[in-house]
Amino acid sequence: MAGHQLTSFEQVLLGLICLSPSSGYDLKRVFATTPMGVYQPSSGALYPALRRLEAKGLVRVQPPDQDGGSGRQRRVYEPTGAGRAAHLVWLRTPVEPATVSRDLGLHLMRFVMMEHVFPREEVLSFLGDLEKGLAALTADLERYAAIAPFDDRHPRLALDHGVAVHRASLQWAEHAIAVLRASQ
Amino acid sequence: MAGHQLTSFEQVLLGLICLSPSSGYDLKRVFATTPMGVYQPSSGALYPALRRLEAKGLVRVQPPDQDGGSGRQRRVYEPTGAGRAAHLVWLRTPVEPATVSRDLGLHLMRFVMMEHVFPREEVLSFLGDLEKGLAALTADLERYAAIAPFDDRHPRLALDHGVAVHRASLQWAEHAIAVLRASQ
DNA sequence: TCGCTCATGTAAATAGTTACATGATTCC
DNA sequence: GGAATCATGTAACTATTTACATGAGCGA
Repeated sequence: MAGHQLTSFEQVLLGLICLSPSSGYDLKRVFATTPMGVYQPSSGALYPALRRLEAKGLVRVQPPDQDGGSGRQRRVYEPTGAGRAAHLVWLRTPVEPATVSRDLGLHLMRFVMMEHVFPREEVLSFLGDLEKGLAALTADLERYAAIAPFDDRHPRLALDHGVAVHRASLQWAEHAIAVLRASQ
Repeated sequence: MAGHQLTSFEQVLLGLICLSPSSGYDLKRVFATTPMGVYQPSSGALYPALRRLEAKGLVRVQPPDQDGGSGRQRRVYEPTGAGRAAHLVWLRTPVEPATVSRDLGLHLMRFVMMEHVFPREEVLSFLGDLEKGLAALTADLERYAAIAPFDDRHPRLALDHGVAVHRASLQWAEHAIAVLRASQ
């Protein structure tokens, strides 16, 4: 019934629906209006993805509001039990050090969705893994910068960019850990 | 003959081939071994993409080394005139402020490939546009952070991450401009 | 000869973009 | 009544991932 595993996009949609029941249009607006909206899903990506989640039994359409409803055809999705379970499994997916750079945006989304779901302990453990991954990545880049020949200037500057950005992420992770630890 | 426009991946491959003639395997190793290798193209993506570039007349296979060659079947691609021209057009593509975050990696690659191709003036102009885009983006995020309600802590922290990372990129752009301006 | 790296490819399944289609509601 | 927004979708095309296939050269 669960079929194959979900794509990242499907996982994010499922997560947003777990945060609060939403229609396709609602989700579109989330991507359009929040700073998450680096990615702007097209209708042709969004609606079929919701149908796939529905076909897999992870979300269902809320019964239409027959109580004097205006009859507007909105399909508001809510998670099923299986959907919430799949979402929790996704939230608990270990942070892969090797792909921490590629998946950073996804990890940030998971972090947001963890609030009020996991105890502080577990969130701190997640952030700790993220921090370790970012520290390893930063160290790798710096090691590469030390040994690489670099006859030219632009490649060196591009590498500097990578180091600077990942160091900023790393410092953020340290900061976030400190903030959460200090919370009552 | 040029058909439709190239994908980013195709543009990057073309750019690497313009930097130095390469076989598919060479390009694979570039992605695998340099810190650019956040993205690891599969054979099923790489070889068809090279064939598409060839079919569009942008690259051609170097004549095999018949001079006592070991007969190893390597297809080493080099750019055609049309290929070099298309690459230059891509390098000169304006920086879109609206998508500067999404395309940052691509812009960095363009920056690397500009060396020894454009005069310093033009590179500085490119970096200036990039800096403007990053400054606008950072300002947008900070403005959003100021007005957003934020009942919860994780979304605020995630936004902090975005601000920190983009500010690091912005500072890098300023630094790169200073370095290039100071060069002989 | 066995296994590894080099080297290029194909086929099936999947999913995304672009562009178009459709119809209801709301505001003027 | 007409335009903009709300709201969902489809069809064609394109590209990617995954997994498999193939074969040459080389070192133990």
